[in-house]
Amino acid sequence: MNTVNLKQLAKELNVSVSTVSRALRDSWEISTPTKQRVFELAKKMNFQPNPYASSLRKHRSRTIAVVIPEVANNFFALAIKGIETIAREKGYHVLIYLTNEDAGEEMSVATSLQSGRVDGVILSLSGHTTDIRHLVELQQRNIPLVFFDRVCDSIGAPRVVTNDYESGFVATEHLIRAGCRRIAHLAISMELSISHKRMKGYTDGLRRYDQPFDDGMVVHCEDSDEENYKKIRALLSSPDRPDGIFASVEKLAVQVYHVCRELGLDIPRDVKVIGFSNLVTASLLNPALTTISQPAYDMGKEAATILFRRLEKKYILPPEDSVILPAKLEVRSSTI
Amino acid sequence: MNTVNLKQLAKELNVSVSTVSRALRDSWEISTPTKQRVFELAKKMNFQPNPYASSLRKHRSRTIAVVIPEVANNFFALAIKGIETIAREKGYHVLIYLTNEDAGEEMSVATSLQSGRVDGVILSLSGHTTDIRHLVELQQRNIPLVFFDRVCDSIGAPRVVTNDYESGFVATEHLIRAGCRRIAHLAISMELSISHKRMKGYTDGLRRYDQPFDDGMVVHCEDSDEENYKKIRALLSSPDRPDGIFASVEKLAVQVYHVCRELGLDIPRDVKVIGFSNLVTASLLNPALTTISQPAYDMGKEAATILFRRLEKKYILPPEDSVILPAKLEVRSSTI
DNA sequence: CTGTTAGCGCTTTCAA
DNA sequence: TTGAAAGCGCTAACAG
Repeated sequence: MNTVNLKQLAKELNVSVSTVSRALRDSWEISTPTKQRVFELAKKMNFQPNPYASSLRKHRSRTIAVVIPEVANNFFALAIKGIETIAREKGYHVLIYLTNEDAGEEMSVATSLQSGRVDGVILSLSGHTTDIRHLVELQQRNIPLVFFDRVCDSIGAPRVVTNDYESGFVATEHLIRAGCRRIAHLAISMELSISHKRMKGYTDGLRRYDQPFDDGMVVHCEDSDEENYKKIRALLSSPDRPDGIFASVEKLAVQVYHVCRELGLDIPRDVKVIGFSNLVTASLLNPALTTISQPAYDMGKEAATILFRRLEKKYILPPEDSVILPAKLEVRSSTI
Repeated sequence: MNTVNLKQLAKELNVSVSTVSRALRDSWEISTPTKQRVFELAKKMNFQPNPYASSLRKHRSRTIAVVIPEVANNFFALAIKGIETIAREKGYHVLIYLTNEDAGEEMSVATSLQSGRVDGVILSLSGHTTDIRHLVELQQRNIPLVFFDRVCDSIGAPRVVTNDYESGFVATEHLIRAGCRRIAHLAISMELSISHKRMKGYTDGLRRYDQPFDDGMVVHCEDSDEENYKKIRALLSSPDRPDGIFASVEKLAVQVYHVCRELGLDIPRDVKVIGFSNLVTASLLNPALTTISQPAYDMGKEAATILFRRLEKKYILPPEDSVILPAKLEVRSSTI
């Protein structure tokens, strides 16, 4: 354990502990020569202040928590990268917690975070969160919360999102214009607002172009990749299979790709596909797969920036405000 | 900030602070009825002990640091997931630091970690680390270090690695048996031991099958994706282009795939490819791309397990020991 | 400009 | 079985 502390530096220099403390924080109350001496010795002894003592005293840990459903997913991985970048810039540390799409785990993480371990939290909801009391509690304990992507509209906290409704609309429009007449929508947990919005964009898109809405064309997917695969396979094996597919998240877009391969369906000749995704994954897929790319990295940066502004009390964004970073429609083939 | 503390509980219950503290830790010194009362009130008031006070007092933070070159990379993302899973099980918290393949950033992270902020560190070296004094310092300050994947052999710390040499050999063998006679090797930073080992597997594989070693067939790649792309493109555009490619990391395997697409080369007809990768990414790629899959998730779990054993002083694995989790050769096409 | 002092909230002797 | 008291290392009044 680290054993160099202020007391030792002070003794060595024949000054008081507080003088050393102040000097190291470059306080204006300390004379330049004293500062010099302190800095030198501190460097020589490789002094690293004990962050926990400081946190205890100041009630600030310069640490934030990032709570996400999963990390083996390019979207969230890039978001973390954005968050970490800003955190480093601002001198903050980042704790990471994975909820594995489990509302219970999310709740226990949030509860433990009430301890004051972190100054703020950046969170993307699990697909099964219905009860948000644990998040309200956090806010009540004065721990600022910022949502990104999978946000919660019924709680006063800043949100960083994509233009989900518009993207859903555009995706649907795109398929219709490409000639599709039976467009399927692959949805995830309807507990999530992003699902609702993307779905609304889909139904409104159909209506706008006078396309009939067919219940059978909406597939509600779950957590199990195997189950989802089966559902998508069934959809595409059916005699009246869709000629267009709108996958509302990356994972499902990838599965569509696999199912088509298995069934020998050509994208986009047999079925046109458009899915939420991001550049990294999209670039690995069949380039005929048109995608809606979310700016994951920038969303992470934005969420962190908003949080740190609150923490540094620069100014407080009204909690009702949300920042919308638009997703981009990326067309990779002239046939769709 | 959290304002429920031991003192308040104590006052409310008319017992001393130490009694409450002991009761909450379920000490045998406290009577059952007292414990009962304490537990009840603690739950009712939603008491969360201040972790920093505890850390300060106990010189243990129940926090570890994970230091990796990047996260937007399935290998590292899965490793984090493994680490986080074990950490949660053991009641530890996980701080994440990204070095962005920069030796300087790695050093500054390691230096700041000397503060005692964490009880231990799990690290995968940046591609440019040559000076490891900052890591030695950590060890000297009694902060256990565990390497994974990109390890350092010249420092006494446990290592969790893939069977890099054997995999390199097998990959090369595989290509030769598939009929390749001009096999290229795409290497990353030779500062890394994984690079050496995979390369050695390659050269030994060639030798074993009496294939000539050709300098021009070894491409040393760097950090810049653009530069790497150009190099690979040049390699594959040349009149005496290789008929087989061994990509030593996932990123490069993906690039090969893109270059082939651009140049209209068919995998595996025109050029056979084998690359280090993992299941998630591999499944997105051309299924003709045979891969060497590293068990990223298990490597993360293993690294965490080793670290926690040291922290809990269960027993100390001799620092020279390394755990080898073999990569699997995944053949996805009968033609290679 | 510098020193003294009183904690932050918790754990842990030591004493009862 | 419980309580009193010291102290982890740092910061911030307050006093000089």
